Amino acid sequence: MPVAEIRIKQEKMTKSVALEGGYSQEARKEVELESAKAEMGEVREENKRLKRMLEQIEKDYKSLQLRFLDVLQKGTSNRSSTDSLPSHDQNDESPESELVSLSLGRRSSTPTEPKRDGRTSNSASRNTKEDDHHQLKASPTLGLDSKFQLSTEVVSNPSPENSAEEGKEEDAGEAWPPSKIPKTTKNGDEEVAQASHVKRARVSVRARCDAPTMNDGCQWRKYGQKVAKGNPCPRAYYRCTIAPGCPVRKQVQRCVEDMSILITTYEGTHNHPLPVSATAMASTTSAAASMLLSGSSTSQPGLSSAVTITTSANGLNFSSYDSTRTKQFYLPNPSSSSHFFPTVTLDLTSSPSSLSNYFNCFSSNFESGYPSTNLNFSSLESNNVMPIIWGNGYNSIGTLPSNQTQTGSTSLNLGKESQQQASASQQSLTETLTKALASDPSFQSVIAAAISSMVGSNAAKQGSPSGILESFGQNLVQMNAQNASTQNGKGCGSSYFNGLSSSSSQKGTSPQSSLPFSIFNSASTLASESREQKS
DNA sequence: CGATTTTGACCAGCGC
DNA sequence: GCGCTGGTCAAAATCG
Repeated sequence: MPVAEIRIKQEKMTKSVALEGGYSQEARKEVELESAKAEMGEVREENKRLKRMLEQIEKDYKSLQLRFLDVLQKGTSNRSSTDSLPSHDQNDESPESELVSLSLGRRSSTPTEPKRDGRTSNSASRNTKEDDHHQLKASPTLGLDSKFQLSTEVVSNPSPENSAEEGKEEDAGEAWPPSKIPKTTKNGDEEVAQASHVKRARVSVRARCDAPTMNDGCQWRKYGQKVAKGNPCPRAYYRCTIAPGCPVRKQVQRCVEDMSILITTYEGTHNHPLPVSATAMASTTSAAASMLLSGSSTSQPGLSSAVTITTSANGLNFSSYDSTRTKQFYLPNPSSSSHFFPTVTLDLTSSPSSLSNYFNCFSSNFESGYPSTNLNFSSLESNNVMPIIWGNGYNSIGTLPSNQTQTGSTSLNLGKESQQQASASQQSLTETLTKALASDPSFQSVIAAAISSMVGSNAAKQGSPSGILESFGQNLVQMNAQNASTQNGKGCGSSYFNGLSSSSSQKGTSPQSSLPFSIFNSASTLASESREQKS
């Protein structure tokens, strides 16, 4: 074969290869185009589905709201009968739950602290004096107190000791350790003793934090440290020093499974005005506790009713899940003495982007016989947008009828049928949201805005909150983490809450006023953002 | 010098 | 009754 022929053949071959390559590129583009069109179609369908879902949720919500109002009206007339319904919960707490579940950590009715009364040391005299002076005259005005006072006003309170002896309660609040509860019985007040065994909410906040403690705006003084069993990290004990007689205490401990996570457990009620920066945490914890307590009263033992609030870049997500999906986590108070205290966990640790960790960050203390409500404020750490914190949106929690058996979700305390519907729809919503979040984070803001605006608008229409979602909606606020500055240069997690202070200081005139945070602002913002994203 | 932290001792509850 | 554990006290040390 001549060389020229060979070269010609080679040129032809290269040309054909080039042509084939060109064809393949075009074909690839077409395929991509088609796939993109298909994806767009899917997305459109997804959007339609989401719209339909939102409409459905809205309808459900309205119907549930109506139903709740109906139940509420019935409940007010038949409160005694509804309270005595043995439909749920532990037997030993049903009568008193009304009393105690309305206060976060406040000693419901233990008038004194026998230990300190019994002690003749200077500490005893010091404490009693301080308590008498400060706590009797102090009128809880902020944070935890404000809300629970409202709650206690709403709910019938058969025990005069709880309502009338507020000062004593404050005094008793000094003695939050359960180990001292039985001492109360020595005083002969069995009712008090019973009430002291009733569930008393603790609010545990989990947050990634390198500093030794979270800065929540309050002033704390460390009064002890102990190495708890099961966790090599020592547990530190702090008490509030803003007011000398403030009974609020907190325990700080690192998570045994992740040392970067700081578990702060709050218990007690401030009996003094709080700094604005501290009202955020107080409101958050109280709201969480309210949700826990309201939810626990409608939960069956052994079933974890959990509400997850997840925030990320722009979004707020509600979801619920049952205990089968939760994973046991180390709790800061695993001792037997804490069996009487439901704990609500606010989880600020996990990232929604990593769903593998998503459900691992919840705790359940059902071994103690109490449900654990978990609030996930997880946010991407790189995000500047703050998690959402709600204020005192739980004023009406105590008014919720407690005669429902609820197994799946604490988010709506309504009738059985409605609950089932709500649970089903919410479960599907949860799954959809989860999928959407996992697949496309941009959905977060869209869904969150839609839900938030929906909840907020409904809450605006109705004067009275009718459920957790609405309660959330009333007081959710979005904050910017960058506005938050850590106080004292130490402590972390404060950014979560200090940011709120800026918001509150802008709007709030009085620290006592119910925190002026509203979802409406955030929701509208989110909605507008979502609209922009959609466009 | 006052406030705060550290740290060992103490107390009470619980289980065996 | 004893040991274990969680929670608190209070004197000493440290800090600002």
